[in-house]
Amino acid sequence: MTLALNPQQDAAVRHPGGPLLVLAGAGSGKTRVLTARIAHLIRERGVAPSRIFAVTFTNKAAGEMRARVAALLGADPRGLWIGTFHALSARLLRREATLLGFGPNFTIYDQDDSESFIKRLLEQRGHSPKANPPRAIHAIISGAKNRMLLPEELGASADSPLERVAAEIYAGLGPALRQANAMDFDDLLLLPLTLFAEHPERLVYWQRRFDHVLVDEFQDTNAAQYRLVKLLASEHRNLCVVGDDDQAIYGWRGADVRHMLSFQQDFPGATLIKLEQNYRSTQVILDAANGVIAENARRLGKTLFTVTQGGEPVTLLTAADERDEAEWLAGELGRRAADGDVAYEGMAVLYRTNAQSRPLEEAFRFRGIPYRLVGALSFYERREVKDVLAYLRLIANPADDEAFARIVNVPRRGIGDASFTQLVRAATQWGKPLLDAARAAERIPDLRPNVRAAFAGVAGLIDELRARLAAADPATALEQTVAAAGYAQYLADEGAEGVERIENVQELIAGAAGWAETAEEEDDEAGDEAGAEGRGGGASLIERYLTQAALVTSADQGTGDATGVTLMTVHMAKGLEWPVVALAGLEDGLFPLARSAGEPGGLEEERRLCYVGLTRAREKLYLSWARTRYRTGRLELSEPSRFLEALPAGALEERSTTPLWDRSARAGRGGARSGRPPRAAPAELDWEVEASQDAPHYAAGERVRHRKFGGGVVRAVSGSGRELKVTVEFDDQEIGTKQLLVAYAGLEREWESA
DNA sequence: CTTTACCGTATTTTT
DNA sequence: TACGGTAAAG
Ligand SMILES: Nc1ncnc2c1ncn2[C@@H]1O[C@H](COP(=O)(O)OP(=O)(O)OP(=O)(O)O)[C@@H](O)[C@H]1O
Repeated sequence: MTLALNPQQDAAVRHPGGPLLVLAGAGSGKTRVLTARIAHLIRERGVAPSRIFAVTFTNKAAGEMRARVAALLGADPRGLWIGTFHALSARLLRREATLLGFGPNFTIYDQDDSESFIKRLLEQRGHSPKANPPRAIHAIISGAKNRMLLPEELGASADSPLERVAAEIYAGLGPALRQANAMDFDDLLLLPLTLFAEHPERLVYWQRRFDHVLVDEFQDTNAAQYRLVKLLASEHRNLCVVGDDDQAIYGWRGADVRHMLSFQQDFPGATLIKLEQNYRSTQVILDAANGVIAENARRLGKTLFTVTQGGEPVTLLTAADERDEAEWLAGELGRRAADGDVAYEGMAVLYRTNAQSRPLEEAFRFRGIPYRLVGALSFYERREVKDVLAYLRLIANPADDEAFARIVNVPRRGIGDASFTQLVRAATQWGKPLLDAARAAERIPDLRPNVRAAFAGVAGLIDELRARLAAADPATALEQTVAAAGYAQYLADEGAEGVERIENVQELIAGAAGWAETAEEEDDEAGDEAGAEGRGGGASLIERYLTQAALVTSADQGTGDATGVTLMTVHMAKGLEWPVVALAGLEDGLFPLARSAGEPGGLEEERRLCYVGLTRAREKLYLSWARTRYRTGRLELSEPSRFLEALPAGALEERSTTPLWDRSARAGRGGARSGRPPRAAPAELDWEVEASQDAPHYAAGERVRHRKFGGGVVRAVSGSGRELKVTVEFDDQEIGTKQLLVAYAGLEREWESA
C-alpha cells in the first residue's frame, strides 16, 4: 500500500536526511507527509522503527499515525517511539528517573493534582488559599516553567503579591514533588533537559538512541519542547518538522511560532519545502478562510490552491439567541443527513468555549440526532475515576502524598481535617510520606484512638494491596482495590448519582483490561530496551497504565464506538476534518473572545483559531451567531464577530431565523451593501427599526409570555426605541418580577399564542 | 466529623 | 447558572 503524493510532498517524504522544515497551509497534507516519511524511512531506508522519535499533538493522532504506518508497511512498526511530547518524555524519564532523584515509579500529576498539591503547600506555609487561589498560583508557576524560568527568576520579576507568593511556592514545589516522587506536566518537558545538562553522557546516549526525529504541528512547540528535539537531533541533524504558522493557537500555553523562523538559524542549510495544494476543502471554503487569515500582519506567507473549484456556498446564520442557533443547526444537519449525502459522523459543530456545548446538546437530544461530545472533562478526570486511580497510584508509588490525601477519608473513615493536619505535621517532621506516617499513627500525639486506628487501617489496606497486586495487571488491581476498599458500597450509598459513578468505575476496569491487551504487544520492545538502556526491567504494567491515564485527554477519547455529530472546541479540532462543519457563536467578545483578544497578540491568535475552524470543512461550511446569549447567567447582547467582515461576499449565503431580522427585508434601506455581514450596517439604525416594529404597544396590565420565564403581567413600561423596557411580573413566583429589554426578550402577547 | 445550606466567584482555550 | 468552598448546625 502507498499514499498518493504530489511532487513537493514526495520530496519531503524522500528527503535524504538533515534538517527539513515543511511549511504549509491547512489541508496541504503535512500530516500525510509525516506518516509517509516514517513508512519510507522504515521500508526504503531500512531504519529500525525503534530508532525513530516522532512527535504528534495528541495521543489520538499518534495512534492514528501509527495505524497508518502499519497499514503502509503491512506490519506494526514495533518499537516506534511515537506520541505527544509529554508521553515520549515520560517514557524517556521512566528510564532515567533515578539520575534525577526520582524513582522509576514516579507519578504524573495532572492539573487537578498539581493544584491541590499547591493548595496544601500554601497552607503549610501559612498562606491563605483564599487570597492566593491555587489555580492562579499554579498558572503563574506553569507559565514560568514554560518560559524556563527558575523560582529565583520568577521572584525577581514578580511585581504583584500573588506572583511573590507564587515564586515562594515554586521554590518549594520542586523538592516537595521530588519527595512525593511525582512530576507535573511541565516537569515532564523540563526534566529531560535537566538530565541532559547534568549528565552529558545521557544526552549522548539518547542522541545515539534515535536516528530520526520528526515533529508534527511544529508551530505550537514551546521552548522546552523545541530544545528537546534540537538536542536529540543535534548530532545526526535528522530533524524533520512540519507546521503552519497560521495555525499557531497555543501561544497562551507557552508555544512560540517563532521557532519556525529560528529553525533555519539553528540548523543552517536546512531544507525548506512548501506544500501549496490543499486537498481538503472546496475553493469557496478556502476563500473564506484565506479572507479571514489575510488580516493578520505577522505571517510567513504561503499560497494555497485547490483543484476543487466552486463548491457549496458558505451559509451564515443569524439567530435570535443561543437556543435558536442550536435548534437551527440541529434542524439543518438533520435535514442534510436525511437527504443522505452526508452521515452524522461526517459533521461537526465547533465553538470557542466548552460552555457553548449545552444548548447544542439539548437541541440535538430534542431532535433525536446522535452526537458525540468531546468535552472539557476527560473520563479520567471524573471524581470516582480519580479516587480509584489514587489507590492504584499509591500501590505503584507509596510516596504519592496527593493520592493519599485524596483517599485517606474516601470511603469515609471518620478522618477529618483536624486529624489529617496532625498527620501532615508528623509526616513533615519525620520527613516521611503520609502513608508512612499513617502506618506509624500510634506515635502521633493528640489523636483519638479511633482516628489512630483509622490511619493504621488505611495504611494496612494500601500495604496489603501493594503486596498482593504490585505485579498484577491494572484491571485486576483496580477490581481488587475497589472490592477491598469498599468503594462500590460507598458510591452505592450516594443514591442515584452513585449508580452512574459505579458504572464509570466498571467502565474504567473494562478499559484497563482492554488497554492491557494492546499494551502487551509493546512489551517485548520494552524488554529490548531495558537491555539496551542497561536499567533492569521497564516500567511495570500498572505504572505504564497510570502514565497513560494521566496523559490521556478528552480529545483522545470517544474515538470509535459512539458516533454522531461531533461537538468540540476549535482547539480540539486541530488536525481533524469533516465533510460538513459548523462554526457556532461567531460573536464579538466570544469569538474573538474578549479576554484573549485583549492580550498582546491575542487577537491574531484568535483569528488563527478561526482559520483553523474554517479549514476543518471539506465540502460545506456553516457559520452562525446569535444576537443574544446567556453568559455566566447574564443575558448578553452581541454583535457579529469581526471575523465575519473579512469573508468574501461572493459565496456567502445569509440566513436568519427571524424574518424580522432578515436583512433582505431591509435591503431597500440605504447603506446596507449587499453581501456584507450585518455588522457593516450601522447598528444604531438597525435596532431602532426593529424595536419600533416589534414592540410599540405594551401597556401595564397586559398579559405576555416569555419563552423562558413563561406567562406574566406587564407592570411598567420605560424607555423607547431599542431601549424600550417592560417590567413583567411572572406567574411563576420563583421567577418573580423582571425588567426586560423588549427588543431582545422575545415576548409574545399571550392571546396571540393561545 | 459529617451534612447541609448559602455565598461568592467564575468560564477561555489544554498537555 | 453552577460549582466549589466555607460556615454553621447536627
Ligand atoms: N497527495 C494527496 N492526494 C490526495 N489526498 C491528499 C493528498 N495529500 C493530502 N491529502 C488529503 O488532504 C487532507 C488533509 O491532509 P492532512 O491532514 O495531512 O493535511 P495537514 O496539512 O496536516 O492539514 P492541517 O494542517 O489542516 O491539519 C486529508 O484528507 C488527506 O488525505
